[in-house]
Amino acid sequence: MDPSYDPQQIEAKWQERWAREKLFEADPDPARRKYYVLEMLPYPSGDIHMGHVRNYSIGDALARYLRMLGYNVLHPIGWDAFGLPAENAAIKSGRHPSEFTFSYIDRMRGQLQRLGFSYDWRREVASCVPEYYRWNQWFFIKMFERGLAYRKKSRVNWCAKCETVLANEQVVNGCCWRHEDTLVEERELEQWFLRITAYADALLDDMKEMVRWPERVLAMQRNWIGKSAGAEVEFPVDGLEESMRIFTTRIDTIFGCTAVFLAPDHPLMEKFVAASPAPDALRREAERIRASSLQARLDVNFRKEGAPTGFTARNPFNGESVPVWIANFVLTGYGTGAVMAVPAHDQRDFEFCSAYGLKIRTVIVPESAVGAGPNPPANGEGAASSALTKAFTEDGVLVNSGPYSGLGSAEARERMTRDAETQGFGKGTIQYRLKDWGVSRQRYWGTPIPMIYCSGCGVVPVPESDLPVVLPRNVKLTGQGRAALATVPEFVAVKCPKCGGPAERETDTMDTFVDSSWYFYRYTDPKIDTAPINREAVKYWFPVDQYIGGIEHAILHLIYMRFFTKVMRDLGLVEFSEPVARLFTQGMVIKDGAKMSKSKGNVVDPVAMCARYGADAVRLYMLFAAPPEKDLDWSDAGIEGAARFLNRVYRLVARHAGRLRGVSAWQASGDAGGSNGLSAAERRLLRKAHQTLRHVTEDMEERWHFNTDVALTMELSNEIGALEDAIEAGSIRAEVLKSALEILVLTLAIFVPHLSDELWEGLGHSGSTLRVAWPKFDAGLAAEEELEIPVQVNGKLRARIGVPASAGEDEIRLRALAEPKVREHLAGLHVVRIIIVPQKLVNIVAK
RNA sequence: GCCGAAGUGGCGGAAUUGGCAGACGCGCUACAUUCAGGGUGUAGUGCCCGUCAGGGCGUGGAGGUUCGAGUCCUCUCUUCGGCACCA
Repeated sequence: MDPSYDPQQIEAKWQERWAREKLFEADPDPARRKYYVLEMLPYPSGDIHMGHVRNYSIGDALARYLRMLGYNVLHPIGWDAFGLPAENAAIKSGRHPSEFTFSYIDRMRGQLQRLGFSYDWRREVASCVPEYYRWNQWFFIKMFERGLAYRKKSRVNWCAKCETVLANEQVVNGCCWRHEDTLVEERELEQWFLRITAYADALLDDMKEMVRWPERVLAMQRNWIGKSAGAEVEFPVDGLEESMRIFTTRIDTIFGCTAVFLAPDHPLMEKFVAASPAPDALRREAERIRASSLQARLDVNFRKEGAPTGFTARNPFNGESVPVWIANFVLTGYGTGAVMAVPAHDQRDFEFCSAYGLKIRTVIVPESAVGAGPNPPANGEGAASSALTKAFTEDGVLVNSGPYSGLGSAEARERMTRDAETQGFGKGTIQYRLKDWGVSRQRYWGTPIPMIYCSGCGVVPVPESDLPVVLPRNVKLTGQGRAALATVPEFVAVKCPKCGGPAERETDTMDTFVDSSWYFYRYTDPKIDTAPINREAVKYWFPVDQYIGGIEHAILHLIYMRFFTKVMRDLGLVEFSEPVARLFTQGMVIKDGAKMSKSKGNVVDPVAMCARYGADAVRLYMLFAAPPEKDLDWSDAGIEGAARFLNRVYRLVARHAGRLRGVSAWQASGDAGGSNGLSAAERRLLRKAHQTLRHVTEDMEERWHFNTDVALTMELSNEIGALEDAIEAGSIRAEVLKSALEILVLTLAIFVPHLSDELWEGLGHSGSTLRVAWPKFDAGLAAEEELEIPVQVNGKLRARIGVPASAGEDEIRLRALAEPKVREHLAGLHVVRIIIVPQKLVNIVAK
């Protein structure tokens, strides 16, 4: 072996051999256990960044470990290749987005290969080719046929920088997810929606199956879906042939309702304006409050504002007429856009009613208050209300509530909902925060929505046989005005598939999150052209056993992909409801306290790091610097340390390799434990080796604390180094040394594959470590033979005694009590109790 | 406000079921290597007192359970993430 470590040369050599031997290719084999390791596919932005490297280093360690364990491992990668950055670059430069995209893909593929990730490159998928996106169109049409894709005019989120519509999931703090400084505007547009709300309950219920997903992701999704059970109640408007439905989760408080609040753009407002004695004033008020409510969404210290409509509505439970107000905190899009105001028991209502001098009536008291002290005034108003400083929002016991007084909140909700249903003025309902997924984008670089508008036949889907609707190439991209595709007459003009008459194509494209909602199915047979997926291949490889990616997709991609799988199940394409058995979300790579980004100028280029330290060092550092789920703070000194360690390992093996090439590694002989004939130094060496192996093996199964795995390999390497004298002196035989070195190399193989393969070869083997079975640790060899047991007196450490691991309690007790330090601290006391934890510690309790 | 995660040396972090707090690495200090620098090697490195021996303190804070608590319980503070006048 070369005496010095040259990562560039070694890595190039092994990458070439891995490719030549097709080492990472996997095909279905019913005779073998399969494992599908999936990492989130990158957007081809030009260069991979450290976040990718971290993500893929984790996945690669797992994929390599499982292959060595004998699994048939599917480990693919692809490109989320449609999207705005390429289109924007194209607008600036006048070149076509595909030029950027494909050249970036080539470049980034080379970078991933430079890092030596073990992907099956035959399965590479790019979402921007017609062979892929035609199936987006196919899914869209299938959904349209089932009423899951529909078109409606609605107020949508519009980003002026993106010049397109955003899904609710893409709005962050009122701003665009890509432009954190750009407020999202509202626009009224005809848009295509996917009916994800039809699966709201399934998305919640099926979480029961997702026991190996991180709780925080499930919590975020639960939050996002926002299911709440309540009731709708009809309030007739006095003097008009109209009524309004309110939604409440607290029907038990309805006797405390002293007003009704309407969203400023509630449909009923037009009727009110028409019937109002002062229509113009009312319209102006509504408009003013609507404007303030839009502002308010972005303002933390937003003030509640409203105005009376001049109308009253009747509470069907007690027949009482209460004023109807417009209020700026009531949302049109949630519930019915109207709420009953119960100021005594809802903090928002309390603030509003206090500000405008509306009545406040207590109808719920804490259980503890029942019978204790005077009851609230019969009508609950006056004194009680003026004493209130905030709403009592908890459950309790009903008072001032007619026939329901005395009931507990929970029971009252049930009874009152039932009574409302029987009497026909209300019903129990469930509301979701989740909205249907708006997928229309007024942009060019995406999947054309396969729909045709015919003046005679209406909206007609493109026939399946005409798919794909190919994205035309000759488009002048300006980023201005309406959808770019609308400027291509030969694209727009089409014959109606139904009547043959002149018709027009839809010119919007799909949200790119559609592309990534099912790409991981496509990997199982990326070339199939008769269907989106190959059912047989999917049956073999699915579910994804392990998905790894960033937490930032918790409620975007990770909810869409679940939705798509359920649709695919209902289309008969797959037989399961959840695609991913286990999810792992890795932390971000940050530097100087901030996420790496070009604008902050704190980006560390992985390719430059590979050139300087080698891919193995970069990957090792990514795994060693922090546990994988936590954020990792990049440190230049840290990667130096990783590189130094690899150097030490290289020199360690190289120093002995020549002598060990022809030697076969020491094997435990038949007897249990098999340590017969080993010297003390040999036992010590093998113990450390097998302890390391045990730790890494157990850790890879569940815990994934790669940082501690790497630490153990460092300890093993240090231990071998420390035994150099014993090796020189011959008290460690070559066979035993070889065994320890092999364990070191094979353990490292899942983290630093190039170096490990080189060292493996140096030790006299041919071929990659990936073809070697993961070694089994020997529990007997790993067991300590002599233990150093701490002895405490009254919980304070006073001495340590060295005893054989096999020592019994009696022996340990005698040894502990004989210890001079212990006797010193026991002087003048009498021993009350001695606690002996075998193999662990002794605690002497004395007074 | 609701939900979730997390607080341990100068730094990243270890401590899997309650049992030696600080593994491993970085940084730092000293020494060595005929040593320009870098590299490499050896030793040391939680804090305080002490020349040593040794002693005391110590896992955000306050209580508690226990022979024994970073770990369990109660309260509390702080930080980060998600949702948010969602009725």
